[in-house]
Amino acid sequence: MSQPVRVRFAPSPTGYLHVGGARTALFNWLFAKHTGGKFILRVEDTDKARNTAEALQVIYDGLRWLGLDWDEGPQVGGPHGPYCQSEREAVYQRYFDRLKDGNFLYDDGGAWRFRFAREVVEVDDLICGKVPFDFNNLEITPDMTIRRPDGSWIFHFVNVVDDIEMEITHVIRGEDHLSNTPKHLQLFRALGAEPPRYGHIPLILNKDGSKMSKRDQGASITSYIDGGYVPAAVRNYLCLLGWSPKDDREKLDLDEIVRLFEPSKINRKAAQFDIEKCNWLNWQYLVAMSLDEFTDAALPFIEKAGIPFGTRAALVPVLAMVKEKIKQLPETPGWLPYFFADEFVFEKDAEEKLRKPGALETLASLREGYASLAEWNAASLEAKLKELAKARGVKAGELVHPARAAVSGRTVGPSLYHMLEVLGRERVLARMDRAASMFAG
RNA sequence: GACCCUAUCGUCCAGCGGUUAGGACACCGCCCUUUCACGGCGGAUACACGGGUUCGAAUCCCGUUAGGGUCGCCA
Repeated sequence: MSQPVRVRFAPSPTGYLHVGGARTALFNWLFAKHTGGKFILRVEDTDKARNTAEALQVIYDGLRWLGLDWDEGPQVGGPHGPYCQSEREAVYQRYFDRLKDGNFLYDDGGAWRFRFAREVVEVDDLICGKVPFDFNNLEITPDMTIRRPDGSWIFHFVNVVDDIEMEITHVIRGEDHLSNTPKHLQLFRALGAEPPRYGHIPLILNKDGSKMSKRDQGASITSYIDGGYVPAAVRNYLCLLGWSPKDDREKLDLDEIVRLFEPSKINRKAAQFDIEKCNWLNWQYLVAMSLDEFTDAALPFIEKAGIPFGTRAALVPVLAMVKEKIKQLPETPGWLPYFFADEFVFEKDAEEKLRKPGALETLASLREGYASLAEWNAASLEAKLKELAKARGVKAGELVHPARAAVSGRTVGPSLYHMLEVLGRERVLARMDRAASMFAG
């Protein structure tokens, strides 16, 4: 194993990138980075009917979003191209002829089948260990078709040929391929090629243990992109599904993961996918962002919601207040409307706060106190409110609640004093006046 | 059905012959607090079952059960 590591991710363009596939790609990528090897992307698009350019784009977008750049493959080229199987007809024909000349193939109604050696083949797996497969029973393991009557190629054959041609040294793939591996080993031997080392990683299941399919929550990488997840967070979460640094750390820098990653340390049991924990990690990344980074990340959602924030300079101070409340980026615009529009609907709970006996009276006294405040900032606003509360012999909350309701139409929000500071005296007093007349009588 | 993989809190991850079985998410209390969050403190919950091996098993072996995978002219 002195030769440089060459690993590959070989997806079929089906129109979406499954988290399981993404994790497979990630583990391959990590292994390449860890060993200083190469990560190759190969598109297995032999099924012409199903493959479209859009479906392929989803894979490229998903991998790039996760930061999994490929050293060789479509769009970047490389010495072993082309990297789409649909363009490698001549290569397959050459290998096919070799098998045919070696008497490994026979015609079965127009399809070509590969004749298995009838013996025990042992897979020596990086993750699962040595696993023997018995080919002696023809019923259980019938010979394998490698070419259809229409001349198109079957997965097993092109997969092996390309692994040979692309000089792949390690194949890290889903456990669903474990049973295919002895068949592939037979093909390697028939072609006189040294097989790569294999490592089969367990599948990802739903939280309840059922098989994860296309429509299940969190199954598609596109859903994370659209949902405003932090790519590094999703990547981090995926790393933790079946692998760990063997201590209790969970939020890990990519460099650290690259340094520690070992395929042999991957768990052998299937992991169940927990979107809640993924969300928590994502939030950890959100918390760690600078205000500027957070603004960049949240902006698309704010714009999409049509919040008339004006300039970035006006937006940033508001986000500074609200950032700590936000667990998911798409929630962001929900915290903003009343900062940028005087017209807003009062929530039912907020109305109740203002209808409470004495609420308008305390609000009026606060309004008066604020109207004459020398300096308009969070500290002075707080001091004034507390002074008035004390004078009236009530808890601060008695003033805070109606004030918040009057100014924002809500019962929850960021720190009241900071909110009032950002809103400015003029708007605050006007909104208090408006609430006073709205809820009078 | 046959073959293969797997089995620690609800979930993820530690543990690799001797631990009060640890951490995280979620959950439940309490505290903090102007709301909601955050934070702090505390709690409940796990070695699937049955046999071995051993002075001693979550850890090793064998069964059973359960889950998953594969048995295509899909990939």
